[in-house]
Amino acid sequence: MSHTLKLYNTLTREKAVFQPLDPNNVRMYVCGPTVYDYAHIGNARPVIVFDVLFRLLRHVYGDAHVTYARNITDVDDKINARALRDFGSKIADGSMSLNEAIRAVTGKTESQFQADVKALGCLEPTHQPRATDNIPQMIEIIQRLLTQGHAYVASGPEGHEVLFATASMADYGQLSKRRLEDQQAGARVAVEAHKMNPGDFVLWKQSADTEPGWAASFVFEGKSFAIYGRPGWHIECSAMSNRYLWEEIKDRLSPQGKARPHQFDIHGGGLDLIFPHHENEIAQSCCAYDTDVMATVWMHNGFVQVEGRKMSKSEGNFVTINELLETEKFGGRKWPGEVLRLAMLMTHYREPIDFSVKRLEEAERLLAKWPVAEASGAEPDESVLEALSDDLNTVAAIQALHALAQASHSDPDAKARFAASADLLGLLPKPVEVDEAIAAGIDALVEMRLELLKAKNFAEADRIRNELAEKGIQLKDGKDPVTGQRVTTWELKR
RNA sequence: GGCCUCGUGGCGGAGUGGUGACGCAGAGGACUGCAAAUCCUUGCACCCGAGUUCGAUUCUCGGCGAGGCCUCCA
Repeated sequence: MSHTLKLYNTLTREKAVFQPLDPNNVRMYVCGPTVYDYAHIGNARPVIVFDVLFRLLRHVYGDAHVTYARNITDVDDKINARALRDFGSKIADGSMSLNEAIRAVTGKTESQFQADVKALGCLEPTHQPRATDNIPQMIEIIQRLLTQGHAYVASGPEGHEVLFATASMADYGQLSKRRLEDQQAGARVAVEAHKMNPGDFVLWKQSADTEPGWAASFVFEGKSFAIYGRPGWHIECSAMSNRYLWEEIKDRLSPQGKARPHQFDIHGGGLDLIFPHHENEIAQSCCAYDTDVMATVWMHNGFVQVEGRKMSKSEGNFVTINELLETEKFGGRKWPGEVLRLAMLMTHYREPIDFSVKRLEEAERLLAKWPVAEASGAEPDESVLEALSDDLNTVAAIQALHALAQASHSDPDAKARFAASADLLGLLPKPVEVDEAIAAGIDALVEMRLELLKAKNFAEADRIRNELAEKGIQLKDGKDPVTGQRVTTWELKR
């Protein structure tokens, strides 16, 4: 590989050279959506950012040597609430079971998510595991934690719970740099009597009849506990990252990779997940498997604001990906996926980003200046690779890309490198599909106009140009560099 | 209260201890019958104060401002 990839690591708060545990099996896990409602523009950021990283890793290490897992959280109390809200009457009259209602919510939301993300130009991760398909794996980790004295069974207000014992982990808080004592000083953690420590969190929780649940039995202090219940918020990521990035891949790993069991390279997500979500994942995984680290590098993207304010439902500025793509809610018009993607990458991933109409307009203007080209086997340009290799500096990469786009007006070689580079970023402008017959018709009109111009019949020539413009077809006159003849091309206005 | 970001020109936005990226928009020009596209040129900046330094936008401290986490949240 020609470039040294540097990544900022939240764990060390430093930028460092990325060294995969096994360069033939680079492994990345990113926290995906909870499928209870449309994904919003904030959800889109990590998806796009880590898609760029996925593409870069594939370029550097080879497509077959990168495994990317992004989970689908389909068990969550918000999902239950949504199922009851949308299908409560059907559940009440017996025409639908709770589980069916839940599946209706998660299935629909998940396919919407997949469609949205595809429109944003994101590749499919290698694995997109669902939490509900990994319940046995979660139960297994929880039992490990119980056996090793890192968890306990307690009786809470809603029945039995298995809780993680934060005090049992010497360096709990390493990612967020929080100390348990400080948390207690804040007194904002609800004191719950059944917890040994206020920071202890749920691994497994007993379910009522109106809640989804799975049969599980745990052994704690020599006694057996059968708890029909559901997993806590964090455990799925520990279970699924271990399954897809260690268990199912370990036989293929190099000796160096095998020497670091249960570990993987990169774990990503939004800034707000650092605490408690990622901190608790680390606690679960490291304690269950007796490792120092869960993932080598932890990466977190910054927040998205909308028109300068925090996005929230109460502010009324909550925008979903789908609304941007399909409705006129934001700025009075629809926005193509490429524009949203470029707008997102115009800011470095760790910086806060202010999503605004103005920003989208600028992204669209930029995109309109880029040539339509095929990625035809050329290598991405050094300037773009170099920028991305510096902690995913997409801003510099886009500017390098823009320079290539400008160079491509006169340099076919630059155009090929532009195409390969744009493809690497997932930003290759797609040729607009035009019906052949229509295209031939336009070509004929263009010819006719050129004849009229030769005859200096400008009024008639301009009439053709205006008519085409009204249909969204923009004519562009140029000069053949050799003959000096007028050459006219056309394109659909984007 | 604890922890953590950030503050650059009209806008977006990197970066750097020493004549001030870059893009968009603006202005001027070339080309054109006129436009568009393309090309060339160009103005405008580093929150405030103190300190370190020969020199700070860049380092340190303080202040002000914006935001995040600690509670479901990307």
